[in-house]
Amino acid sequence: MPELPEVENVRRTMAPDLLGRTPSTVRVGLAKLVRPTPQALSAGIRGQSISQVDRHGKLLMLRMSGHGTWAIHLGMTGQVIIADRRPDAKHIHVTVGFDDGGPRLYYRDPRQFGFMAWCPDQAALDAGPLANMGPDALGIPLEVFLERVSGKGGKLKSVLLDQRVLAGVGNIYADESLHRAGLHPLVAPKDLSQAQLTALHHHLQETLAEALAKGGSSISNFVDAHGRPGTFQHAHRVYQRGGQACNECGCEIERIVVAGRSTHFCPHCQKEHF
DNA sequence: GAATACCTGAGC
DNA sequence: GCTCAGGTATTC
Repeated sequence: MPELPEVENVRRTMAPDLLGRTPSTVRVGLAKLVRPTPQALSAGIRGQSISQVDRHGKLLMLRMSGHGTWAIHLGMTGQVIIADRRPDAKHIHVTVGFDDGGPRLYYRDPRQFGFMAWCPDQAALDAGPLANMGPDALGIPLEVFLERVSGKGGKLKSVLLDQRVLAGVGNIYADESLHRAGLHPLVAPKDLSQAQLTALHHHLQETLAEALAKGGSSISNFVDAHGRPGTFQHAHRVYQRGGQACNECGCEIERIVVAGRSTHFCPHCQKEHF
């Protein structure tokens, strides 16, 4: 799943079901997904309650009442499901039960690119899952955005995908916000005016907010913590629409590869500097 | 930067 | 059977 709007939807749907509850059992079926070890996570979270459920970029952070943070990254296909019964599905790698006997947390991840981490303190979080992560993309102030993006060489799309620059944007929302802003994915930020970068900031915020409101994009297997898919995929203007007509101008949407990721854009609407 | 690697599944 | 897929880390 997982770009910022999807992860934020998981956060919002899981938080009410988890706050104040105390993990009592941790079962790990695939040890490599748990850092540093399943034993460390189990010992870390059992016996203290979840006091806060936060998100930074695509990373979920469950703060424990005593100390420490239980971090969850969904990778490409990770799902957190809160349910009374084990979902009837393959690839459930972690199950956490609670001392009240209520709904359990199930972590499912077919491609195994996600992970869980036990971070005993903020330093472990900063040096581990949060290492090198820039400010969260949602609500990033314009000045901060401009400061971090303007003047950079390289390709604009690669910069948007770089979690060190800002955290949370992935392939879908990079393509969608570039189209809305009328900017070509291959242009270098240093060749853009302040007005163009300001427009990009605006459209990125708007795209993230709309996606969030529609429950995220369910392209392959994304569902929230209650198993519900999002609907923003129906509002995609370019993502995975290569060969189809642009809704704005009717031109054929192109698909190219940038930073190893498939990239979709309208050659007419997004031709700044090209 | 680009290529590759980590995995499984869907779609053609 | 092949290609592609929301992510990230590591290589040259």
